[in-house]
Amino acid sequence: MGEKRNLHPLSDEQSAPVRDLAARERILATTLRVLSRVGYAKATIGGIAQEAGVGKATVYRSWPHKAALTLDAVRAQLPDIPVDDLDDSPREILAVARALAGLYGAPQVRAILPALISDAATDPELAHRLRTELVEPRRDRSATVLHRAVTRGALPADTDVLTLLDLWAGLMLFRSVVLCDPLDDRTVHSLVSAALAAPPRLP
Amino acid sequence: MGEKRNLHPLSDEQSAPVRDLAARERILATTLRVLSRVGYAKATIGGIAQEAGVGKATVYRSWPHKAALTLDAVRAQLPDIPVDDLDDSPREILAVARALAGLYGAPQVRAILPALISDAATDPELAHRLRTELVEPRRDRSATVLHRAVTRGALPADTDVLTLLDLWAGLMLFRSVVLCDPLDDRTVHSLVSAALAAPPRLP
Amino acid sequence: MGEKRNLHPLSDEQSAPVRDLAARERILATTLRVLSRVGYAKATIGGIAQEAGVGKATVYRSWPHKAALTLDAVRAQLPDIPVDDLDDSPREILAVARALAGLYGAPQVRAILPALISDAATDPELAHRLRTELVEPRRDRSATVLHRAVTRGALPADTDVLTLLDLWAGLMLFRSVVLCDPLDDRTVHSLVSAALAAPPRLP
Amino acid sequence: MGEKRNLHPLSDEQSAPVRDLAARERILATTLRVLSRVGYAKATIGGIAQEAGVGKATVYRSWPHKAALTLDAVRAQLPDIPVDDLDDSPREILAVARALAGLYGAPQVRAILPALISDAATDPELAHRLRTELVEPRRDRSATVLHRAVTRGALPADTDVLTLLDLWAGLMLFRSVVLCDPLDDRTVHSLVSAALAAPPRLP
DNA sequence: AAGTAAACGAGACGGTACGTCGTGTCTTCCG
DNA sequence: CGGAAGACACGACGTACCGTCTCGTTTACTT
Repeated sequence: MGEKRNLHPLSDEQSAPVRDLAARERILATTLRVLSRVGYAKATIGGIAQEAGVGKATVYRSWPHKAALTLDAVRAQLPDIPVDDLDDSPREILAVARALAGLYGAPQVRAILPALISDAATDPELAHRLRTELVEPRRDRSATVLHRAVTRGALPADTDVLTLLDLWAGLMLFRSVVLCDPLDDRTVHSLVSAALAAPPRLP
Repeated sequence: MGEKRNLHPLSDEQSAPVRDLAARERILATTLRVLSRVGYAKATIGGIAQEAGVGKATVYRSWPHKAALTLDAVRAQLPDIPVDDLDDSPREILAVARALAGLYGAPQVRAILPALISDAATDPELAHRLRTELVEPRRDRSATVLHRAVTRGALPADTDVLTLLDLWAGLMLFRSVVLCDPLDDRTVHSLVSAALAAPPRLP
Repeated sequence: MGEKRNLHPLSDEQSAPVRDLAARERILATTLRVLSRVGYAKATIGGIAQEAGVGKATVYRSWPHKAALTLDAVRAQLPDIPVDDLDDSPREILAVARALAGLYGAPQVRAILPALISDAATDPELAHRLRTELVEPRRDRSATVLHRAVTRGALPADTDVLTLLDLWAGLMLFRSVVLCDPLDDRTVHSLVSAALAAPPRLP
Repeated sequence: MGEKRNLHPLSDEQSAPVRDLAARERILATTLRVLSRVGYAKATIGGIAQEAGVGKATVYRSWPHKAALTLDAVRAQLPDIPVDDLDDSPREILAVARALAGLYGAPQVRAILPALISDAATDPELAHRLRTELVEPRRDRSATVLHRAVTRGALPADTDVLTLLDLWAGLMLFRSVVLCDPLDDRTVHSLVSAALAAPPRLP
C-alpha cells in the first residue's frame, strides 16, 4: 500500500517543483506539532514557518492557506479503517465501527475537523479535497467490509450500506463534536448490533 | 414584552427598515444581513457595527465575539420543530423529520453552523450555548413527539429516542454539511419508515 | 513665530484626526533616533513603530511612506537661515552662506537629503513638499538678506539673487553630497567675496 | 577576435568570468529598458534578469547590487563633453555648458542620478565609482576646455576652474533635480557670459 | 570524439519588510 | 451623560525582493 509514497504532493499533479523535500516534511511535521500545541484557531502560517525554519513563502508555495496545510498534515496521521477478512462479519463490522469511533472521537479530529469543514464552506476546492481525501477513502473501505457481509449473508441483500455508514459517521460526528459526548464502546456495540439486526434498506 | 417603551411613537410601526429599532435589534438584523451577504468568515464586528450605525464598543458590550453575536442573530430565524398532536404519530414524526431536514439543509445553517461548531472547539462557553440554545430545544421538542409515539404504541416501549434523533441529526449534518448532498424528501421518508419499522432500542 | 505650532500636521489641511498627540511626537522623535542610528536605507517603518511603542497602522495613518515621515522628522531639526539685520550686509551675507554650508554639510543632511530627492523622483507630492517645506523657506530667507544688500547698495541693483543662491546651494550640495568634500570656511568666504565683487546679473 | 580568449582572467578589472559576453550586454541593455519603463525604485534585479533571459545569479556574478548595475548601464549612454578645439573659447565654453545642461537636464539622469547618489551614501565603493567614472571624466574634459581658454587669455590666469565647474554642475543639479526647473538655453547663456565676464578666482 | 568542468537558465530557498486588515480597548466629542 | 466614531497597540495576513543555493543543461576546453 503505497500511502507513504504519496505524502508530499499537494495533489497528484499540479504540484510545484520542490527542491528540498525535507522542507516539505518539516513543515508538515511542524504543523502537526503546532496544531496540537495551540489549536487550529491560534496556529498561524508565519508561526509554523518560523518553527519549521522555513520562509513563509515556502509554505505558501505549496499550500494556499492554513486549511490545506492542515489537511495535508493530518491526512496521514489519521487511523485507517481495517478491512482484513476475519471470516467473521460481525467482528469485522465491529472493528470498522470501532475504527470510526476512534477517528471521530480522537481529540485531534474533534479539534480540527470542524475548522476544516467550516473553511470548506467558502472554499469548494478544500471541500472537494476534504471529501475525496479524508471522508471517501474511509467510507469506501468501510463499505467494502459491509458489502462482504452482504455477500456472506450476514446482512440482507438490500442493505443500504452507504446510508448505514452515513448514519454511523453522522452520529459519531454529532455526539463527539457537537455534543462533546465521548464515544464509548457500549455505543459502538449498540450501533453494530442494531445494524446487524435491522439495517437500513435500499428503497 | 420589550422593556423599551416606544420612545418615538410618531413612527408607529409602519417604519420601514431598521432606523428606529433599538440598537440591539438593529445589530442583530444587520448581522443576519451581513452574514448572508459576505458569509461568516468575511463578516467582521467592525463592519457590522458600522452598517448598523453603532459603535464597535456597543457590540462588544453585548457579545464577546462574532460567534456569540452570530448565535444570537440566527437563533430566532431558525425553523422550529412542530410538536402539534395530529393524532397520527407517523405523520407527526414525518413532520419532525422534515423540519430537521429543513433545518440542516438550509443554506444559512450549512454556512454558519460549522463555523460556530469550530469556534466552539476553543470556547466552552460558546459550546454550551450552542448545545443549550440551538440543539437541545429542538432535540427536546422532537423527543416529545417520539415519546408520544411510544405512548401510543407506534414505537416500541424500549425505543432509544435520543439515539434515533442523534442518528437523524448526524446523518443530515453529515450529508448536508460534510458531503454537500441535498436532503431530499425521499431520504427523509426512508429515515422515518426505517425508524418506524426498526428503531434503535435501549440496551 | 509659530513654527512650533505647525509641527504635527502632515500638511495644513487633510490631516487625520489624532487622539494621542504624544504618539505623533514620539514617532517623529523615534524616527530621528533611528535614522541617525541605522541610516535612511536601513530604517523601516515597522522598526520605528515598534521602537516608538506604536502600531504600524498609526504611522501609516499619518504618513504614506518613509520619505514623508523622514521629511516631517527632520524639518524642524534643520538649522535655519539668520536674517537679522546687522546693519552690515557683508557680515549678514557671510552668516547666510555659513548657515547654508552648515546645512548642506551636516552629516544628517548628507545622509538623508539624497534619499528624499531620490524618492521624490517618483512621488510628485513628496517633491512638492520637499521644495515648499525645506528648500523654499530657506531660499526666501536668504533672499531677504540679499535683497536688503541690494537696497543698501552693497550689491548692484540688477543682481540675480535667486541665481546667486542656487549657485551657492548647488555648489554646496554638489561638493558635499556628490563629491564628499567638506565645506570649509575658506570656501564659504570665497563664495561670499566673489559674490560681493561680481554677482550674477539679471539678463 | 581576441575577445574570446579573454574568458575569465585579465578582463578589464576584477575578473568577471563571463562565458557569454552577449549576456553581459543583454543585461545592460535590459537594465536601461527596465529603468526607463518602471524607474529605478521599481526596477528589480530579478525582473531584469528574467527580462534579459538570464539567471539572477548571472547578474549577481557581475554586479553586487542594483546601483552598480545601473551605473554600468547608464555610463555609456550619457552624452560626453565636447573638447574639440574650435579656435574660439567662448564657443567652446558654451558647448561645454550646453553639454552639461543636456546631461543634468536629461530625464534619465534626473530619474537615476539621485538614486545613485542616495545609495552611495551607504556604499563608499559605489560613491567612489560614481565620482571616478561619471563625474570626474566630465569634469576633467570640461576643465581642459577652460584651461585652454585661460591659456588663450579668454579667462584670467587665476581663474578657479574647478570651482567654476562645480558652480555650474551644482546649479544645474539643484535646479533640474531638486527644483524640477527646466534648464533652458537662456540660463546656459547667462552662466557662460557671467563666467567670461567675472569668473571665480583662486584665492 | 567522448569526457569533464564551468558557466549558465531557472527558480526554490530562508529571510526581511511591506502595507492592509481585524481585534478588543480606550478616548474624544457630539446630541 | 450615553453612545457613534474611530484612534490606538497588537499581531497575522499574503506579497515582493533580496541574495544564496541547488538543480539539470549546455558549452568549450581537454584527453
